[in-house]
Amino acid sequence: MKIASFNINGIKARIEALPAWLDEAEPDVALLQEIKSIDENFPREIFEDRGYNVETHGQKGFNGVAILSRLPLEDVSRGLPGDPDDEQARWIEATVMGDHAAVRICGLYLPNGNPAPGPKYDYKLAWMERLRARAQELLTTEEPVVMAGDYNIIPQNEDAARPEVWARDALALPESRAAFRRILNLGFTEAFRARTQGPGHYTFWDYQAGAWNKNDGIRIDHFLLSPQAADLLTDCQIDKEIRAREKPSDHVPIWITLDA
DNA sequence: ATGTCGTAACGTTTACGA
Repeated sequence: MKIASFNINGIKARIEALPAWLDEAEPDVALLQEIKSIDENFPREIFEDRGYNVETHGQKGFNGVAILSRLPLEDVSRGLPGDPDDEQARWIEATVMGDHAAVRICGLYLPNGNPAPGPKYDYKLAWMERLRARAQELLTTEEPVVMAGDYNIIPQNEDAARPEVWARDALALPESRAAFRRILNLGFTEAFRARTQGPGHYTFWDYQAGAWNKNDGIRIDHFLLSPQAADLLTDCQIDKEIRAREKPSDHVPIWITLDA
């Protein structure tokens, strides 16, 4: 089972690049972030015509997540539990039946949190505490769980080309990294680091200042796997070359394969 | 280089978020 995550930075703007990538990469499941669209305006037919089931959790203008899946989706749930007043569309989960395992798949768009300190940073840390609580709940099922998306977290200095630039940024502050580790320490495996070590691996390059041409990137899109999912992991790769295409997102896809 | 991009709206330009 191939599962991809891709922050597309606007479905309208990616109306050509996204289907083109999908046709080449052929993921069984694609988790999308920043669709920046209400559910009614999401162009689901483009994906349904390619054999994908489409589940969206959108809002006007900003944020928004979606799941595309060639396999049937069951028990779809929208919104991260823990704050009924939170109106930002950043979380969706569903169960996918593989050939020999059911996988609970969660797509997330974690708050950016800048400027820090401030109310946006407080919201980020509170959201991460809710994520930790949900992750702990999911572990009790003792079934394969995948939580993937744009975490807006640079886990370590080796995950940035210029870590000094990010030292006081919400993506890299010690409190942000500690909140991310707190989730990992529940027993989750970060799929990319389970298979590839060392610096120079990024999933985001800013549009500004020629960041892509200078390879001035950061690694902020992650797959976290429960122990039962980690047992099934067979590959994890970043589709870096996508960033060099016409009208790219500022993020590139990352994907895993599971023997599920 | 205050350097870019995407979205919304009292829209043809500005504000905001990233």
